Amino acid sequence: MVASLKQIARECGVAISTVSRALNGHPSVSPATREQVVATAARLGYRPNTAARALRSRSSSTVGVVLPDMLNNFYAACTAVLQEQFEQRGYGMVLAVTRNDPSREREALQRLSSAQVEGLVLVPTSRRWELPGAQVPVVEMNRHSSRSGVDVVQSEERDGAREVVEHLLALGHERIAVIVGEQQFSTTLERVDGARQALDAAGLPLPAEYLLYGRHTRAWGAEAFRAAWALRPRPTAVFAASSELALGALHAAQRLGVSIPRDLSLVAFGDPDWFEVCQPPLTSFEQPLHEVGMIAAQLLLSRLSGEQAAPRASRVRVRGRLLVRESTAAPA
Amino acid sequence: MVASLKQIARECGVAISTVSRALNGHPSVSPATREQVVATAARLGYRPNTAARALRSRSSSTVGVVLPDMLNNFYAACTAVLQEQFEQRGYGMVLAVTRNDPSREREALQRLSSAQVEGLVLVPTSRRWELPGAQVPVVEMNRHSSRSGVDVVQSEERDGAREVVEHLLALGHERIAVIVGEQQFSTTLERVDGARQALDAAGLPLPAEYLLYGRHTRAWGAEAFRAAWALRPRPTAVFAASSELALGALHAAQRLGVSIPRDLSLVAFGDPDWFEVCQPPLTSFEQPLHEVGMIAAQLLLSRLSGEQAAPRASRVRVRGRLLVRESTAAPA
DNA sequence: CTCGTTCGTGGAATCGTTTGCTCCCACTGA
DNA sequence: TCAGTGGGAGCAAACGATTCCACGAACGAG
Repeated sequence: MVASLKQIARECGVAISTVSRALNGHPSVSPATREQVVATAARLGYRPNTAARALRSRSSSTVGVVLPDMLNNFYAACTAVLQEQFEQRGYGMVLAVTRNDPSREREALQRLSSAQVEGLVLVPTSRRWELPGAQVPVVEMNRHSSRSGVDVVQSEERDGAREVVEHLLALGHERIAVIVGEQQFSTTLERVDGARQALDAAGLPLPAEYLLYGRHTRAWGAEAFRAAWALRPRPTAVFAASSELALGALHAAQRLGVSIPRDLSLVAFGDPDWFEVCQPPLTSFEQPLHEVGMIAAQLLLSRLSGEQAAPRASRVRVRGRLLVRESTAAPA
Repeated sequence: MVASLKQIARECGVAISTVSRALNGHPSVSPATREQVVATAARLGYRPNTAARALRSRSSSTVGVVLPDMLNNFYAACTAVLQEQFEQRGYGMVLAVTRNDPSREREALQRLSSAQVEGLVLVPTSRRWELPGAQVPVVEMNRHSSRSGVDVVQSEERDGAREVVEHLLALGHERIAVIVGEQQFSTTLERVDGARQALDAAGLPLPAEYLLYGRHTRAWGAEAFRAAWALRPRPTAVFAASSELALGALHAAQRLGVSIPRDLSLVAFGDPDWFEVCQPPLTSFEQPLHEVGMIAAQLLLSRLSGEQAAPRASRVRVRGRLLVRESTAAPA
């Protein structure tokens, strides 16, 4: 049995309301009473019942985080930052996983709405999601939907992709295959767009068969790499638009006996720890995941505390940086 | 404003209790009333208030998961499995991160107790943790404490480590350095113990200077590798007791220009995706993380549903397997 | 001495749901 | 016609915490 205010009150011979005030540091409680109450609470191992508190005060001190996948390095890292920030400010965090499935996303949003979350960090899967129930602040992270009135934080996808392709162009590559995930995600769109901008500026085309849409998985990375390798004329470089895709591509390359960067250059978007130690160390575009998580948390927290006078939704883009390692070189 | 039972009741001209019963599928509601109530609820976008429900029914439908670190591959993977299993059975999951810090662990357990979790999956950091408040079932995952009466699920640490070292012995290694994390964790103990068993059986010693205790981080992996490399006589093989440690070790090896496995063999405990594509592909002991997560979830769920007639705590150990790749070879 | 103020405290309503109990009414069988 | 039965619905009491209001005592000022 977990202790309640009532039991402390009985034990101390005071009213429940007095106990509540004593424990919450309300000023109008005599020092003697407060001390006694606090001591008794400690002795009984009192822990406030969050359900009751949430019900009465109409505030759950909880925020929701909705993302596609916990295993993905990018999301795991962001989530860790979010968790820490929210905890520090006294908010609990409840997690929901969508697996990029709109119906799962809908269910998740309903669950969170039931849980009375006071705010939400969302990596949207549908372009038009709906949060049933009360209006709470939402921050879209990494991807954005067509929803208006929500804050958006993401890395500079377009510029990043452009920078990656410019790097390849500077090395002398002219036939560059691009492996990307789901076509409908804003990140995919923007990365492809950035790549195209760079190619356009160099007067080069991006033929449809060099643009390999699929899913954001290791398996697709491998399959697409094999497809790219089979293309004629063969591309001299491959741009894998996420670390998952790069992992698959690298694996396929090793299986096929493709020597990187001699036979073909490979560059990735995203930069998990292990890129530095793989074979060969991968040139990649490091996304500012720590910053993205941090800013998402700060944005949501400032909306929650109501400080944010700004009624306008903000859209923050954070720059990443290109890390040139050994998987890119001039074409043979 | 989010709709409540009261509003639906008003709208339909029935009592709150009737609405509640209609929506919960209670039999004694006429089909006509039920239909009307359900329709109104849908129209108003009704979502039950979980706080109120938890308060009244004294059951939160929530379980807690306490782990050291979300970024660690092993825990992330287990958590993903847990999340899926719990969600499937209608339980919410609240996450707490301890960073292997006992005081953080204490706070986390208090938070979860406040949140009225009905059960707990815990990767213990202290040998004697305490869950304040009500008695709820707890499953210890991966590590175990000295707590009695809790279920424990873990991989066969000892046998795994023994198998790893036996592999090295079979290749002809006699001087094997072991890089491990925090000395007080049961996993560390058991892995070291397994390694020692294998060495004992071969009549070989494990000198103290070959046993490098530290922390479970990439940084320590690197530092310990450098220390191992500097030992005289030099070890011919290094066993890194986690993937984090292996990452650091590998990185240090590459920096030092140590060629693996020519100059030295490296083998790791744990098997993240990328071990297969790194330089060189790492021989490792694959922990059954999927099974561990699954069994932890099942164990807790069966305790929660009360089916488990067994009052005795169970202790499940799951075997992993050695994956021989290219980072181990006979000593020069 | 009395009136107004302040301080500490208790009482009670409230949040949204669930659930035991009661009540009404229609229907059945004698 | 009437007692018995049972389905359908309402009333009200919880759950634990917060908070507004009121009340009594103490006290200083006029």
